[in-house]
Amino acid sequence: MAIYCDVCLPVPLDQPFTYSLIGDARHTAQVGCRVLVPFQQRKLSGTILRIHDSMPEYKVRPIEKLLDLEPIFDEKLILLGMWVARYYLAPVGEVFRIMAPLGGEIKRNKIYSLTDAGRDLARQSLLGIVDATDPALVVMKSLDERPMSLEALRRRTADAPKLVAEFQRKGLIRVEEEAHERDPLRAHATKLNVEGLGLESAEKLPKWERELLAYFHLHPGAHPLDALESLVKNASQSARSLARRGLVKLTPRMSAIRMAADRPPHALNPSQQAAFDQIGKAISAGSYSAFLLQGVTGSGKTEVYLRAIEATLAVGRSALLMVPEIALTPQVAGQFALRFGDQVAILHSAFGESERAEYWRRIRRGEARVVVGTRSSVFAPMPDLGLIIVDEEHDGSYKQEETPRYNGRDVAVVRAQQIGATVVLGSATPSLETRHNADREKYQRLLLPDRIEQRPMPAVEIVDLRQEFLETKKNSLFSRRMIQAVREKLALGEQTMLMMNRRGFSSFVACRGCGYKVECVNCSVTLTFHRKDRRLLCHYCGYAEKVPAACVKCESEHIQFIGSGSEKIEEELREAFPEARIARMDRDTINSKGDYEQILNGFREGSFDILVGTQMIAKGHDIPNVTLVGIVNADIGLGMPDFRAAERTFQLLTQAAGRAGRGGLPGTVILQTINPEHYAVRFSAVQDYELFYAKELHFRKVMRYPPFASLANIVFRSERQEEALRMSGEIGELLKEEKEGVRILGPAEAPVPRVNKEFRYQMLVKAAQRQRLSGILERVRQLAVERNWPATALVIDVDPLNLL
DNA sequence: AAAGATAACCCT
DNA sequence: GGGTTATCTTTT
Repeated sequence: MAIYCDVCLPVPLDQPFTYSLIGDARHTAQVGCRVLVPFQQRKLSGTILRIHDSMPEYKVRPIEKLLDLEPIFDEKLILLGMWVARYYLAPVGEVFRIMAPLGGEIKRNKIYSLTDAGRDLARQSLLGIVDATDPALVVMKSLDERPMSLEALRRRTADAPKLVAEFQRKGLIRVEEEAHERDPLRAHATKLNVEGLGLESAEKLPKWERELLAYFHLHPGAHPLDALESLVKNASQSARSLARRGLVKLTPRMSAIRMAADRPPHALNPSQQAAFDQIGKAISAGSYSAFLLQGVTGSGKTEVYLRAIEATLAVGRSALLMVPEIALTPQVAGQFALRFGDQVAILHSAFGESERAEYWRRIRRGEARVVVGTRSSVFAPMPDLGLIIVDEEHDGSYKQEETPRYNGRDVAVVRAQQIGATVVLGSATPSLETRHNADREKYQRLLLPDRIEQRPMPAVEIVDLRQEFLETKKNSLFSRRMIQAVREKLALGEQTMLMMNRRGFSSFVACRGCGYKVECVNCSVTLTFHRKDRRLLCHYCGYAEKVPAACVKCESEHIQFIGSGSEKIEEELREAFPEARIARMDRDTINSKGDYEQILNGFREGSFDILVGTQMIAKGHDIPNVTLVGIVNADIGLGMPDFRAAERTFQLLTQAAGRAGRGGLPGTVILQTINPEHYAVRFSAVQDYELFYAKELHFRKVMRYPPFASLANIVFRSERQEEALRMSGEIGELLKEEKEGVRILGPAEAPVPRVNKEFRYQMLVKAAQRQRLSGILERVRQLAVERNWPATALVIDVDPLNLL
């Protein structure tokens, strides 16, 4: 008889917890179901990993509730979750929480009640009523009637929060968390659809309910509940009442996917066809196979994806398309909706929690056979997944920068292997790791060497800013060539994109007198001047302060603004071209998800002549009338103390350049730099990935960086510097004896030694073999647990992209 | 991670 | 002494 279940919980303790099963759950609980369990005074939802009857030697508490009648994860997904937990050293419970975005289905609140001592006191003070309006008395009296939430108490007396905290300290009041499943059908009218079921009722119904039924009789199908309110009185109430009787159906509403402008399926050109033939063959074979689809910008990778998805559906399996965070706009989703209709589900973090949960459930039921999503969609519970596509596989947004620090692209490959699916990694500028895997024949490489419809690659001109300075004696942001090119395009009515990969107006503020730079109070970085709100802003923690009138060190009034960012580019551009219509796109002009699309759409429709922005404008979109791309400063990023600096710069420049000339008109790219001889700049200018790859690969080999080593970054954080230093020293000592096949760099100060008041030291572990690395990291983590270091003090980042 | 228990510190 | 605050401990 199964009486116990081992549950993993979303806490930073990497161990299962055992609970006893009670009631029906004894018979119905299955591995992969979620349960609501008491955990100290909290209620948490966790996933059952094992059901057994061996009594543990510690006390067990019973589960509170079984949340799923059917497992939400099948065995394969559970194994995948365990793999992620092991590989990335993340607690299993945290992994499973990320895997199922169902948090929105549980609502929790705290309920306050009197302890025995509190009850005595309440009764006593009630006898000698002094002042019935005394807040303390109101609180005690209310809780004596029944336990309630803080919010309910606040409504009775405004002082409740303070008093409750005090009484809690004194042991008069206790808290307990109460959690219950949110009934999705009790959602707000704006989030529900109603549908008449065409049934008659034997009972007599209230007038409004009869009217509503009559309405459905005339207008069958699903209707938005809030819209009905204006047509039939009390529609919302009646609909809910009718739903209880089973006469109508309430369903959660999902945001309609806007259909994109129709994009007729192009006939494939020979290289597209050749690529598709290979992928199609693998799909029919129905076993694991992996491809790198390496196609230059504008080579029509999307069309190949669409065909591959169709082929997958044709053999009766489902398909997953992963795209970078920023690329998943309604427009992109619309393209797929148009092709595959309502078989498509979108998984996006920008959706509300309950909506995400609803999509997830639809996928689980097998109703969505095509899923488009970002990083976490790699865990989409599709019943018979046959194809996973990772578009722009080199994109950094596939790496999660919090625990579990997984890389969606790599998990995609593991998942495909596990379930016997085809995986396609697509990019114009593949990551070194992926490209190298193709060399090692782990992936089959498919090439799209030309743009579609024989459109030419953009012509790239390099402007050497040092030469420009010698000739003009002026240190201006735009070279003469850049100004001239923009002017030409304006005259022709064609569009320009200008990229400046740094936010703000000036990059820092310094004193001329003593050289002091204004730094953030929480972080060891200089503050950036933002003209719009005339403030100095920290790009790490968000701290802001006014521009000082005089230097805080030497009181000199000669304050200087040094360096420039996208905001300044915009301003100088407006001065140079007062007649031009200019839009700017960076983190400061984009507050919501919609802003991004709105600016882009405005630009696409021709409302602006020039779009200025940070790297955000370089990613993936297709705007046909853009014939000039200007890169104001190609060098930002090259100076970063990061072995991937060159790779990132090459990718960014190549992708940015690729925005030019995507319509019928040929494109031009002007690339301003002070490093014209740097290989990342040179090879992106000639748009030659393979040259760059060969050179960079050599560097990685010599330096023993990925893909020639497995890498992990260990960060030690603490508000006290000695503490962070001590921990890093201790681990450094522990790993000292490692030599053969392992290299340890550091411990040393992190590139930004202080962020958010925390000091950071880090250590880079390079191992020739993956297994060695895992072993080492396992020992590090064990030591941290033994020493009782706080959960946040140690960050282990496996396969890091950013060495923060 | 989060909350309770305990130790340390500070005031009139 | 009463109170706050930092630190340690526990979690099934």
